[in-house]
Amino acid sequence: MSNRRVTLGDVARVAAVSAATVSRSLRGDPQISEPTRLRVRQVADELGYVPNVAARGLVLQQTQTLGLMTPDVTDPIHGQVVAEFQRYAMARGFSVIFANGLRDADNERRVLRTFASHYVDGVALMGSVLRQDEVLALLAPSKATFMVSENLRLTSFRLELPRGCIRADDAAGMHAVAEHLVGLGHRSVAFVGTNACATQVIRRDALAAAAAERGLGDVAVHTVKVHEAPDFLAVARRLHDDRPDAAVCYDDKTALSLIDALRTVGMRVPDDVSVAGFDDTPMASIANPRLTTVAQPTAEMARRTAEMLIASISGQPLADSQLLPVALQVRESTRAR
Amino acid sequence: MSNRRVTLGDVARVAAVSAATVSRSLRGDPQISEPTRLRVRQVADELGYVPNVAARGLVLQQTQTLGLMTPDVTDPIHGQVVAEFQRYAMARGFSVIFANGLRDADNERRVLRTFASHYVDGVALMGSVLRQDEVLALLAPSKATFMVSENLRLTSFRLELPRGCIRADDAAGMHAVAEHLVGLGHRSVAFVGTNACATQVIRRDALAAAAAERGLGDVAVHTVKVHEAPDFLAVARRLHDDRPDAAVCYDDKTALSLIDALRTVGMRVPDDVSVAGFDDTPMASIANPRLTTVAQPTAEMARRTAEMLIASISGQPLADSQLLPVALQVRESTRAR
DNA sequence: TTGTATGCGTTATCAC
DNA sequence: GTGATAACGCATACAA
Repeated sequence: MSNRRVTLGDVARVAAVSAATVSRSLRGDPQISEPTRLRVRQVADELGYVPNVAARGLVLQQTQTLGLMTPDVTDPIHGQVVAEFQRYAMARGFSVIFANGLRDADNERRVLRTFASHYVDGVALMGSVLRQDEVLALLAPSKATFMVSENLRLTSFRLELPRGCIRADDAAGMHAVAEHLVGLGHRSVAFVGTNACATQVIRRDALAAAAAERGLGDVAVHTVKVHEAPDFLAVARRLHDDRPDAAVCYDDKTALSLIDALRTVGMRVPDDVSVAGFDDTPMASIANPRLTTVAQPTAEMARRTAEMLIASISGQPLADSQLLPVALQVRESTRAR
Repeated sequence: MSNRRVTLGDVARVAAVSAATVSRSLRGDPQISEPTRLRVRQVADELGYVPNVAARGLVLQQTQTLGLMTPDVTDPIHGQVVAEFQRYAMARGFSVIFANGLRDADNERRVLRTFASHYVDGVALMGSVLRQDEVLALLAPSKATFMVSENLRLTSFRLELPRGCIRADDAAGMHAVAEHLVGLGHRSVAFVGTNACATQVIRRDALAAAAAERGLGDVAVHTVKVHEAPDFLAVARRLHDDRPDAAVCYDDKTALSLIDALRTVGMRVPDDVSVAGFDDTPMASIANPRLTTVAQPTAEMARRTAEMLIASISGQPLADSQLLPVALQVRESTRAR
């Protein structure tokens, strides 16, 4: 067994044709006669020839590779994003270089620099703590199309041109939650969030607005610095004192953690307090109590992001920004007062 | 703003030196005089030069890129693997091309072919449904080192040489569970699993062996085909009839789903039946009831995998296979009979 | 200390 | 139909 890579040239030599012919044959160029095409394919298979996409990318000036940065794949919601994005990309012939952003500016910069140095055709940022112009500067050299989700300034760029963007209708979701709670006879509501990402702010403000609109009064905001037990216990204790009718959480993970903390503090959900989440993670429907939450079309968003990104790379005009619909899932964690 | 990529040559022209000098300056070659080095760096920065790793890989014959395939990132346990693997890889200067295997042979083949065509320096397979020799054949052309986790034949290869491998001590975990249940006075135990992956088989058999050893009698095996509610309800009903003292599940996800199904069937955990999981997912400790499970050093495994892979790529001798210790976490879902 | 020439694996242009 | 040949962007052996 040879210890060197088998290249186009090797196939050419064995098949007794030129490298150009091999290249054409393998890519199904119609100008190649059937016999040679067959023979070349045969030889290529026998030799175990695998085209080197890097070399190809070099001449074609496109890598058929996408960069994907997510805050943290550990989170199921981001896992779904990565899964669907990758699936769609692969179906379209694109590989994806993945990296966690970790909501750390320096780390995110490193990631973007990596994407740039790979000269990926496009990059999708599902959340970033970087300022838009910095992202732009970091990615500009690679001429990559890119899309941003979650950021406050929701835009997509290609060679510095603003474009469309995909987002879930967080505001509508929070309004639905508020309406649901009012229908349940709730009078006071608290918001519990974790980190201070853009989505966090959007949801919190949307809830506050919706609450005000429906006469729920001010929304007490409780923040847990890191997603850890002690923090949630502290919040649970405060809720124990404040006794709001409901605690609306930034996401399901937060809600589930809070419910656990409430349990150790002796508050029962939904008996003593209603709790609502956001995202409709798989866990939401099998938690105890099953969680009332807002279903987000996560996979759909990831798919559309990849779709728009690839379309844009192909030079097609980018569709307008899209605000995908969400749906309130009423389950056991909220109950009438 | 120019519309072309800025290359080594561009920097060279502007800095009035040769491309070779630029190359050397940027990589800190000691043979370059300080003045030129500085000037070159300066120009490179001004021009926004970003080295093209693909081109570099072409000449260096190594891409500084790793391929990572996981069954499904959507699963938190795999999400942790991806996160830690990527983190470690990036810290070592490696990019990672990620793809889901989805436990689908055709899909996994496509993934491996993709890795091969990128001529990644190494690939890590955290679970695969492919036969070892097929993986080998698919990857051979790229000469990539690779490691497999989870498979029954647990080995790592480089140019067809068997090497070390990282795994958690699943058997020890199941033995600990069995012992715990016996200590609780349990007499009968069932196993609930989902798909038929290798780990599944390992854990099931280990439980059966441990049970036999400790006089727990035969282990009834219940299988849910897909991870969906109806399947779990069916299993829950059977458990309702069989009334085993405990149901030991393949993993936490399965355990949590089962507990939910048991609840709708009217069986209480741990009052009517004990339930144990495996993995110690974040959800395990905040579920209601909190789940007794086996903690696996997931991140540690991912890190070591990346570590060994990279070491092996660097030509270093590979460490022996490692069986990482697990730890039983006793919580609320198991109770004495 | 720096420049020149060559090659990495592939595709595209232009001959034949 | 097929074959040379010149890029693509970079790094190194060898000169200077």
